[in-house]
Amino acid sequence: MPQPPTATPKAADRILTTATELFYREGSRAVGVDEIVARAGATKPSLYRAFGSKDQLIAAYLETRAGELWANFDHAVASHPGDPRAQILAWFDALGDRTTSSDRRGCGLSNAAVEYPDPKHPGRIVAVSHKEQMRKRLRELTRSLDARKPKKLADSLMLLMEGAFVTRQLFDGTGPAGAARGAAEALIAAHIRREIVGDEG
Amino acid sequence: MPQPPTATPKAADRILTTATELFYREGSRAVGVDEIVARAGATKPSLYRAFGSKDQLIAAYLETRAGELWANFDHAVASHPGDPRAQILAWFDALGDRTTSSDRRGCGLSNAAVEYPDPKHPGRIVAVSHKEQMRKRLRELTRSLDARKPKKLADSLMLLMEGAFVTRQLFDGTGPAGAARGAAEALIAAHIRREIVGDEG
DNA sequence: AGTGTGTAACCTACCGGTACGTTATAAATT
DNA sequence: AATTTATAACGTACCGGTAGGTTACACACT
Repeated sequence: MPQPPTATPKAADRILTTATELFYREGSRAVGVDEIVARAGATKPSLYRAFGSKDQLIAAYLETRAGELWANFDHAVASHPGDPRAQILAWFDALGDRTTSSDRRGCGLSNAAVEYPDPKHPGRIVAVSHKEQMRKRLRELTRSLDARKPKKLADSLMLLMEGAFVTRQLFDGTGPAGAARGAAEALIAAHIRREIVGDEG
Repeated sequence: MPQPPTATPKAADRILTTATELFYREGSRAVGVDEIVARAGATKPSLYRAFGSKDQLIAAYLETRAGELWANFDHAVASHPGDPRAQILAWFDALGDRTTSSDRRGCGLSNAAVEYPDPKHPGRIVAVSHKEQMRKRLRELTRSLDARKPKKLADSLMLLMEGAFVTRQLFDGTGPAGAARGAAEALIAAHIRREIVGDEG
């Protein structure tokens, strides 16, 4: 959306930026709206005029995080055109890079799904839809890899990915997340060698 | 269980039972102490006399869930003595069985770690310690498997496990969690074949 | 003029936590 | 045997604080 020329850092933007950081670091359930507006240098009416409710603010926060996620994903894919194996591994490398920075708390989308079991919660809806998208895109990659069982491989990769996200919050730095890339490589190799067990779903 | 003659289901027990169910289903942050005692047919003073604080009640809840977890794990191990590969796969089978029942919301311990980033939180401390234990026990299994890189394999299996836990909450039933067992099998095969890439940590 | 924003007060509901009184039981005392 | 006392378990009623959310109004800017 092209904005009209006058562009001051608006209150709504400041609120969303602040909320995005706080929600991610502490969990959206742990952060109150008062704290958000205080740190954003804004006020509650501004928050409710712009976002309607805390739940919708959470949804907006998750959309911005999803945007960053897809930016990284697309970058990994774009950096190895025509080479799906390298694309997948580049994606796992990108995930691994984040492991090092200790202030990371896994995936905001997954965390939100844990925090809000209710299927009707706006935040959960955003989180789930993007995770479904991720599953689809991984399948595209494994299909163009000519994997014998692309769906199964894609799902396996997704497990590694989500597992890395969670273990990053359980173990600090030297946790199992470091094994994700190597495991992805091994699974890809196994699926290309055509020696996999189990059914294709 | 032979109880001492006078055996009334005590308030503390009812509270813990109720809390365990509610905390798991809705997340411990979403459930208030009032709701717990109301559903348990008890009162708040009973809760605070027995557990001291809500946070400690959460810790107690997580201990009971950890107990169930280890019971399942030990059962999987005990059912295939001397066969670490079968033990691991039996464990993944046990995890898969839970996938079917739709009221499951992954691992209560992992969920708690997501809900409480603060390292000092009693619940988080319980969760993290049991996850470290799990990592150790998986390493024992992969070592007795004679895997070339037992630590890396154990970590990879842990990623699959945690990934299955999380995706179970994101996708209903037909999600990626179903791929966990097959992926574990493939990774084990790869690590026994001695063709793995990457360093041993 | 009109849009966006801040001020300041307010609301209801619920949060975790507690002071205090009650009941039941059984040992101790008379 | 009757009464007292100690103790454990429990409930009633309430605390201060804060949660998300709302209102009415004043001040800016273009």
